[in-house]
Amino acid sequence: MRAGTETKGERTRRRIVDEAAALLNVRGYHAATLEELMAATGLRKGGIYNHFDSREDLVLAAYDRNVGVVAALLRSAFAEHRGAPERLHAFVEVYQRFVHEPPFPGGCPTLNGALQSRGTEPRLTERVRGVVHELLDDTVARIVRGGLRRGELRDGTDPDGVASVFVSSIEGALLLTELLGDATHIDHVAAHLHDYIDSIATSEELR
Amino acid sequence: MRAGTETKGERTRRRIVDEAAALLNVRGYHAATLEELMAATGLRKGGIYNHFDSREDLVLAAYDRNVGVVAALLRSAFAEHRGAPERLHAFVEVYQRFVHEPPFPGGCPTLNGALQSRGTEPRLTERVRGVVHELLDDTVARIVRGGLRRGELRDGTDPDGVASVFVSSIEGALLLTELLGDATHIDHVAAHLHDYIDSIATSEELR
Amino acid sequence: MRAGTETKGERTRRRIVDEAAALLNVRGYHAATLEELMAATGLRKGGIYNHFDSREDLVLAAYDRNVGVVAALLRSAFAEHRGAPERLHAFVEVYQRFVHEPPFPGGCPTLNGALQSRGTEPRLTERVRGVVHELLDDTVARIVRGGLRRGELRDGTDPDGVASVFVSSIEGALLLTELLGDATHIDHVAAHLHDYIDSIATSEELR
Amino acid sequence: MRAGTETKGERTRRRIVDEAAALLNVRGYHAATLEELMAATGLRKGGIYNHFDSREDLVLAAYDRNVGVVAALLRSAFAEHRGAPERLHAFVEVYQRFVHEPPFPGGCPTLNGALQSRGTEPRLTERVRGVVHELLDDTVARIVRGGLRRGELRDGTDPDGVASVFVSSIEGALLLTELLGDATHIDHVAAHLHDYIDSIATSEELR
DNA sequence: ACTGACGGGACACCCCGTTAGT
DNA sequence: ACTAACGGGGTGTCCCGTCAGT
Repeated sequence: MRAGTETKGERTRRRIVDEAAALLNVRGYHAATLEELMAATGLRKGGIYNHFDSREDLVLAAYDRNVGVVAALLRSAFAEHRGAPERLHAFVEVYQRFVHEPPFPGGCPTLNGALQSRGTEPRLTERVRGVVHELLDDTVARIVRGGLRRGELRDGTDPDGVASVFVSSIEGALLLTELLGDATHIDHVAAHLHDYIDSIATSEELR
Repeated sequence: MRAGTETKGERTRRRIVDEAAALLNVRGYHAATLEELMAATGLRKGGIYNHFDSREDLVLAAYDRNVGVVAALLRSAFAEHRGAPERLHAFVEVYQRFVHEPPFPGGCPTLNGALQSRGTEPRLTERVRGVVHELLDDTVARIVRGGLRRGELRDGTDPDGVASVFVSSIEGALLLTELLGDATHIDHVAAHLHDYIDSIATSEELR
Repeated sequence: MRAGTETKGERTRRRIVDEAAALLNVRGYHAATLEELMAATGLRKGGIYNHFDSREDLVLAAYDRNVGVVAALLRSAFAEHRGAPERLHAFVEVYQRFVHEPPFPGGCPTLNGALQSRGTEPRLTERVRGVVHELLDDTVARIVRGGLRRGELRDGTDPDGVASVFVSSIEGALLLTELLGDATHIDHVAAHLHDYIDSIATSEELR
Repeated sequence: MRAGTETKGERTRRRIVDEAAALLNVRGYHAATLEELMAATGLRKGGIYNHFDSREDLVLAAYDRNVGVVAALLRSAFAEHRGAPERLHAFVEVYQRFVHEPPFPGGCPTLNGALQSRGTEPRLTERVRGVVHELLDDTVARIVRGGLRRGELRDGTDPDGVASVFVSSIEGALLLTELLGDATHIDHVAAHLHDYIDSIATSEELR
C-alpha cells in the first residue's frame, strides 16, 4: 500500500484506534468498558468487532499506538543529538516534557499498561514487557554502550545498571507524579539524572 | 478481656485479613474476586460479610496489613541506625531485601495498590496516596532534614528532592523487577542509591 | 397469670413487640429488615429468635398490637355512645382523629398490612383479612343491624352495604391521605359519611 | 419508517412491557423478581437489559401501560356522555365493570402501585402520586366544576370533596374486593355513589 | 436468655461476544 | 460495513436463619 492511501475500512480502523487510545490511557486499559469505547468511537459493538476480534485486540492496538507516540518523541530527540551523554540528557528531557506538555492525557502509556494489566490481561502484560525491555536494552543500554565505545563515558560504567536506574527512576517519578498530582517529582528525578549523567561522562564541559 | 487474648471473632477476622492480604497482593487488589477470597479464607460470603461491610473494606484492611509489614521492616531497620546516611542506606537495603527475601509474595503492596486502584477504587487510591506521602515526607525527607541539622549531609541537599529520587527509583525498580521477573533492577538501583548517599554525606568514611 | 405480673421474659417479649410495632408501621411490614428490628429493639438476632420462631411471627405479633390499639380506640368510643347513628358518627371520628392525632406514626395498620403483604406474606394477608372482616361484619354491620332492630335507622338500609361504604371510603381516604400527605381527604370523606348517616337515620335531630 | 410499522426491537419491547405488566399487577410491582420477568417474557437478562436500563425502568413502563388501559376505559366512557352527572355515573361504572370484567388480572394498577411502593420504590410512588392527583383534580373535580358551571350540579357542591369521596371509596372498595375476593364491596359502593350523584344533581329525572 | 459467628441462597446488575438483519 | 438484539456467565451485596458458646 502506498503511503497516504487508505481504504475506507483502514480509515475507520485507524479512527477507532485513535479514539480508543485516548480513552484507554485515561480511563485505564483494563477499566474502560466496551460501552465507553463505543461512546468514544461513535460506533456500535458490531462496528468495532468488524475490525477487531476482541476487546483485547483493540486494547493492544491502542496501547501500541500510544507507545508509538512516545517512541517517536524519543527518536526525534535522538536525531538531534549524537553523543551518549547528550542523548541521555535528551532521554530524560523527553519524559520531563511529557509531563509538562503531554501529547495526550493520562500519562505514560508504558506505565499505565504495566499498572493495569496485572494478571487480568496477560497479552497486554507481555506487550508491556517487550516495550520495557526495548527501553532498557535497545535504548538506554545501547546508548551507554555506544558512549563507552566512543570514550564519552567513563570505563567501568555498566550499561545495564544505567538502564535500570534511568528507567526505574523515571517510571517511578511518573508514577508519583500521576498518583499525587505533583509534577515536582519528575523534576527532582530529572535533575538528579542530569547530575548523574555528568558524573559518568568523561567530558569536562558542563551542560 | 486481657490484652493478648483474642476472641474467636477477632481470630477469624485476623485470619481473613491475613489470607486476603496474601491473595490480594498476588492476584491484584482489584482483580481478586470475592469467590477467590472465600476460597482463600475458607469462609462463605456470610462469614466474610460478618466481619466486613463490603469487599472494599476487606481490601483496605488487607492493604493496611501488607503496608504495615513493610513499615515494620523499616522501623526495625531504623532502630539499628542513628545517622542519616546510615538510615538512608538501611532504607535502600530494606527494599532490596524485600525483593530477595519477600515476607509475602506479590511484591511491594504500596506499588501494587497504586497500580491497581486507578480510577476504579477511590478509597484505596486515597490510602495509597497517604502511604506514599508518608514515605516521602515523614520517612525519607525527615531523615534528610535530621541529617542536615546534625551536619551529616552536605548543605544544600534538598530533602524533598532526595525523597523524590529515593522513592521514585525504588518503586520504579520494584515495578521492573516485578514486571520482568528480574531482580537485577533493584540491585542496580540500590547500588546507585548507595553511591548517591555517599556523595551527599559529609563523612569521609566509606561504607 | 395475674394481671400486672410479668416474668422477665414476658417483659422482654413485650418490649420487642412494642418497638417492632412502631418500626414496622412506619418502615413497612414487609420492607423492614431484621437488621432494623435489631436496631429498634436493641437486641441481637439470637435474642429476638428466642422469643419468636421467625421474623414473620414477630411481624404478626406487632401487627396484632397495632391493630389492637385501633380496636381499643373504637371500643372506648362505642362505650360513650349507645345509638346506632351516634356510634357510626363515632366510628368515623375515631379514624379522623387517628389521622390528626395519631397514637403512633405510620398511619392505619390495617391498611398498611393490607398494602404490604400482597403475595409475599401470606399469613399477614390472612390476618388482615380477619381484621377487615371483623371491621365489616362485627363492627359496622352489627351496629347497623342493632340500629334497624331499635328503629334508629330507616328500614331497607342494608347493613353490609353500609359496612362496605364505610370501610371502603375510610380506608381509601387513609390511603390518599398517606400517599399524598394531605389530610383533607379524610376530612372530606368524614363529612360525607356524617351526612350519609344523617340521611339513613330516622331521628330528625341534627347533629 | 412509516407510522404503524414496528421494528423488531419495538415489538419485543412492547411484548416485554405487556407480559411484565400482566405479571407485575398480579405478583406485585415490588415482589416480582427479575427471574420471573425473564420467564414471563421468554427473554434472558441481557435481552431485557437491552431494552431497559434497570428493573425499575421496566416496572415503571409496565405500570404506565396498566394505568393507561384504565385511563383509556375512562376516556372512552366519557366520550359517550356529556353531562356531569352522567359522567360521574360512567366513572363509577368503569371501575365496577373493571372488577367484573377485568381487562387484565390483579386488580387496579393504581391501587397496587400505591400499595407496593411504600418506601422501597420511590420513583413508582412518585408516579402513583401523579396518577392519583390526575384522577382527583383533572378527572373527578374537573367534571364537577364543569357541572357547576352548566348548572347540572347543585350550588355549594365542593369539587375537591366529591373527588375525595369518589376516589377514596372506589379505591377502598377495590382494596376490599381484592383483599377479600368479594366483589360485593365495589357493588355496594357503586350503588352508594350513584345515589350520591343523584342527590347532588339538579335534574329531577331518575336514572 | 442472649450474643457472636457463620451458612446459604437469592437478587439485581454488568459486560463481553455473537448473530440475525439491512 | 454497520446496527440492533440477545445470550450467558459472573459479581458484589443483602438478609434470614441457626448453632455453638456463656
